[in-house]
Amino acid sequence: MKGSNADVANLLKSVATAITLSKGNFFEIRAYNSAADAIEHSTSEIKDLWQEGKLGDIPGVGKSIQSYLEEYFKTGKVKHFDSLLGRHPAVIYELIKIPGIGPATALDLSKIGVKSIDDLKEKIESGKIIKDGLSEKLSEKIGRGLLEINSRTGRMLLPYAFSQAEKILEYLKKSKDVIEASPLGSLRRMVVTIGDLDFAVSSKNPSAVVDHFIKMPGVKEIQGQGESKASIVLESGLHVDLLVGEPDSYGALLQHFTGSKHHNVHLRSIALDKGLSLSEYGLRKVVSGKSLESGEVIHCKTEDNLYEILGMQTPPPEIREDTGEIEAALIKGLPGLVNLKDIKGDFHLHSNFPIDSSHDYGTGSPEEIIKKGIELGYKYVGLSDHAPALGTHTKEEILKLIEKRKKVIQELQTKYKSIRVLNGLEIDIASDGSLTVPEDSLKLLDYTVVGIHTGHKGSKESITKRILTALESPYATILAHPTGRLINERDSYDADWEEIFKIAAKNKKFLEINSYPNRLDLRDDLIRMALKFGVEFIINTDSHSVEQMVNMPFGVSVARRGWATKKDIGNTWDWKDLRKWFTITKES
DNA sequence: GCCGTTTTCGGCCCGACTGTTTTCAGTCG
Repeated sequence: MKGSNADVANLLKSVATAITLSKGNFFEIRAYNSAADAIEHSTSEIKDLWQEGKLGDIPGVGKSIQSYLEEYFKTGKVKHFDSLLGRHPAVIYELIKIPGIGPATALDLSKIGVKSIDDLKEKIESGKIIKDGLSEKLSEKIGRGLLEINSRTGRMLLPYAFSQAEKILEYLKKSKDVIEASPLGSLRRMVVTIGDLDFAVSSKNPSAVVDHFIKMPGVKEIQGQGESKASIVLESGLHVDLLVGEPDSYGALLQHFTGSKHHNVHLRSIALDKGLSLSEYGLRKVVSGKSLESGEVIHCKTEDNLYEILGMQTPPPEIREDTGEIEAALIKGLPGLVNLKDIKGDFHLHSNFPIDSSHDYGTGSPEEIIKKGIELGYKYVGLSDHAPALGTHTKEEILKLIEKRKKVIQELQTKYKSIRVLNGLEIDIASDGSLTVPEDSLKLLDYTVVGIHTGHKGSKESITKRILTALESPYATILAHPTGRLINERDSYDADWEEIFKIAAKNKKFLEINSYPNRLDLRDDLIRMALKFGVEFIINTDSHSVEQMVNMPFGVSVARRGWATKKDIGNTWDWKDLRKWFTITKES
């Protein structure tokens, strides 16, 4: 899709390829590839960042690439890029999308007459490509690459990746040669979507572990296999990488494979400044710019060892994106991020209480939700069913429904004294910014979760005004899923976030960090920006079944990626502090 | 092209695996 992260990353990779083939500056090529990589793996849509004027926040995207991307988003093309790309056959930029094919191989293929990916496929299947001069082995390798792009599923949601990783971890640990095993990469950094699954293992016998790994049930293809690493593709299309190292240097291995790439590159330059060369084996002393092959290696058993030798704190994996964490760690100024165990409750929970047939109900009863809250160790839970719509009910009917529901909740509160049960509703923000529940009904509630559920494509001005108006209501408590994005489905709204954050902080309105797997909204980069305005958050699960209440860790990880600390998150507070923000609540 | 409390000029991360041109270039993470 034009303008998507994948599309922009492809464009920049093509430019890097064009410069490579024109024998351009090596570092310029690297800069384009590096920017492409950061964009491909960004947690937010690049188009959103452009609209919000935040392109420069992406590591590796400097002034030049920013202005080219401006041009790309405004006009759909970049003149400078077109002239670079035009120097080589267009098919090259298609071919480099195939794993295993880089600029050099793509150029070779174009020279022997390959016209398109389909053409390549046909020539490989018929064996014609070998007659044209390609080696048999390379032909096979490219054939495997072609199979891979067909089965490639795109990036998966974090919780799904988690469940898959668990199964693989279980299998890995069956080998007696596996001492420790950890899922790493973007999974450990808790990125909202995951491309591949990465695992590190410590072992005294790496090749035995590699052997065990490639024999995992459901392996469709072995893409690479060496002494200490291997890559496989499962029947499901899932791509899994393994890296094995000695127990003595497991810390260095964890660090290396956790990334991100930009964090690692920056870290290695910090190491070099200290006369040390950093790799997955540990740190090595460097003499006059050249590393000593047989020189002394400082093994790092843990990540803490490694970062300590570099004179810094260990940044939590979630913030290793080279967006300032290294600088902060060097001056021992990392924030103490919020933890799952700090969470004392959940305020966005849908029950099966029959209140409005125009929305989907939750599947659990209010009582089951309360019991689950107690099981999770919560001090408070808020029930927030969708409000009855004014169109389908009269004002009087709505009032009756809400009175009836209030009574049910009060009875349950009497029954379950160990947890505070709050009576809330999730309410639509109408197109004029008003809340779609009449005032006499609102007065019966303890709090509200207000959000936009229709008209996502409104203009920046109209969406901003709509949200700002809602934030002025004395009955609004929490702004639900603030950007409205659905990962892989729908982009964020275009809105003036600075203005929204300013007013949310001023009016003491919580912004939600929604833990629902395809929402994870507010996004991490906007959380970090909102914190500068003094905004406070509530992390909710938006559960539509009791089982979904365990999704809280994903919201917490988004908060951590946004550098939020415990005090920034309302539902880590004691009720006596929190209730001051629940302005509708009259009782103590 | 990116980046900066040792630099706005002058540096720029590290290693494994693959295939082949048996000492190295290409590709990848």
